[in-house]
Amino acid sequence: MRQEHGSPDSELRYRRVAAELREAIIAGEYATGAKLPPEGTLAERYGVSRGTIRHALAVLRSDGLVTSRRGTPRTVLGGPRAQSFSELLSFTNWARSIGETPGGRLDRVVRRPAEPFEAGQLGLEPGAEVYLVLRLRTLSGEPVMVERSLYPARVGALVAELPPDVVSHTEALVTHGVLFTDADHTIDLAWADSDDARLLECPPGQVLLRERRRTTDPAGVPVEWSEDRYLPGTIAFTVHNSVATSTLGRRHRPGTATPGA
Amino acid sequence: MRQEHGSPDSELRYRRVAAELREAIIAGEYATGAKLPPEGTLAERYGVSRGTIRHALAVLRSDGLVTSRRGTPRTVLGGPRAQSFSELLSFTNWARSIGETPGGRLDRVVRRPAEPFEAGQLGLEPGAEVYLVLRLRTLSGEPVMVERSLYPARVGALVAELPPDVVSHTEALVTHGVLFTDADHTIDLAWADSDDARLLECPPGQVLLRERRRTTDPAGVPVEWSEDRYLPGTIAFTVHNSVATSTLGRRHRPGTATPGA
DNA sequence: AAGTGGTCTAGACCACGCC
DNA sequence: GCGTGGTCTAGACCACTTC
Repeated sequence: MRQEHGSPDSELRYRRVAAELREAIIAGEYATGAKLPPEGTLAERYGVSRGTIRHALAVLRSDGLVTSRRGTPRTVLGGPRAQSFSELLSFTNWARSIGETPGGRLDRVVRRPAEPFEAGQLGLEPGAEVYLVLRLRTLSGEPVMVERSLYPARVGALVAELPPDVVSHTEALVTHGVLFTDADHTIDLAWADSDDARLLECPPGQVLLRERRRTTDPAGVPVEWSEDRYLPGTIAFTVHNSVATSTLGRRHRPGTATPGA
Repeated sequence: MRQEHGSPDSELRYRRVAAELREAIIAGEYATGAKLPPEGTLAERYGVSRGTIRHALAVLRSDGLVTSRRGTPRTVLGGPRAQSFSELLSFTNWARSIGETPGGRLDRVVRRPAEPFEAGQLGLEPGAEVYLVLRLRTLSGEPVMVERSLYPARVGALVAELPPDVVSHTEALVTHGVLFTDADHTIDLAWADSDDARLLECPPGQVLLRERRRTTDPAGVPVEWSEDRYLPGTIAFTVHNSVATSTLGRRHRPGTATPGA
């Protein structure tokens, strides 16, 4: 059998299968806890190879929709169907979702050549022009996080033209056709430099919770690299994973930072 | 050519390849920003098929170690040791996967009634018996993390009977039929108490990176609740996520009804 | 023993980036 | 045009769970 790659609208088979299965699950065709048909049956039903079915099911599994364990049929998982992704990407949306009022104060925008590390993260050549945007983010007026976002010139030019009082840069970029679809996050510690100390109103050297994030569009082209530094006690990161899937979220911790148990 | 599935220790090819590539990157064989050899070349070099190479590279990609974009060679994204949530990894497996030698020193095992909070996390009634296991974890002999694991009696009894020199409690439990399939993680900061300070050989009050984790079996029954505290600079956590393919993948032109089917 | 998902192969064509 | 990674196929065997 020959595959038909040149489909009219170049629809990908595994995506099509994944979408149909997802709709079937959401439509209730497969209830929570129900068993999915075996891969072989699905392959026959959709007229594709088992490999393609597995690719599609990997997508669903990574969305947390179905289980997968050797020896047993896949089962449908209940739970939140919502996109935790937009919340995770945008500080603004996350803040709103927990009932807080997000704010931001633009500190400065710098247009300069990329350093080697930055160029690597953004997939540019060293020395290519990038925009660095430094902002203080607040919850109900209280300083919470310093955000250093680095954009390639193409995207940065859009950001630089935003009015200074725009709260959500991410939302603004989306309306300009910049898509955020994939992100890699790294979480560890950092110590406040002079910018952090000034904006967060804390002593220099104060320990901070750091999240570095590399975001790409659907084609895998980097659109943003950001380093966010949170005051301790203001936030915790949460991750859920089942076998091979993970969903990142944030959790706000109102009040004071209670030292360890 | 025939694959040899029944390898002596049932080592998985794609994991082996992923581990070797990761070591090569960490060893500096491939510097940050360097291009990886094409998949075909790697397949030949490691004596496996291209599919297996792709499987291995998918692991590295989800660990945030390498890029992947059609048309261009994969490049190395430098960075510190990171613990990925792409797979539900125990400390032991993670250490091995980055080419380090994991170690552990059992400090004490306490059998006592669960406090209210603990009972809630483990789905038990307050006062139910639990086992607290306190261990120092090391990488190549260096103190890295203090692990406080809480088990319900059923599981804890198994742990308590393990020889003190067992490195991976998780693996040991799996062989006893205890399955770990789902986990919720919370990451924030904590400060070293006297136990932490003694085991990690750091001053009390030292800031630590804290991961709290609740793990359940396939049926959703809690099997472990753990609080791990890492010395700063020894670890970073990584998460990858992406937009659900159907949510934003297809755009509707204005004026059309919501796509039902 | 039967059936399931997990791994692996050896081919092929396609879309994309770069020269 | 050429090389890259992305997709796809049609087989195969293996490990695990369940009956």
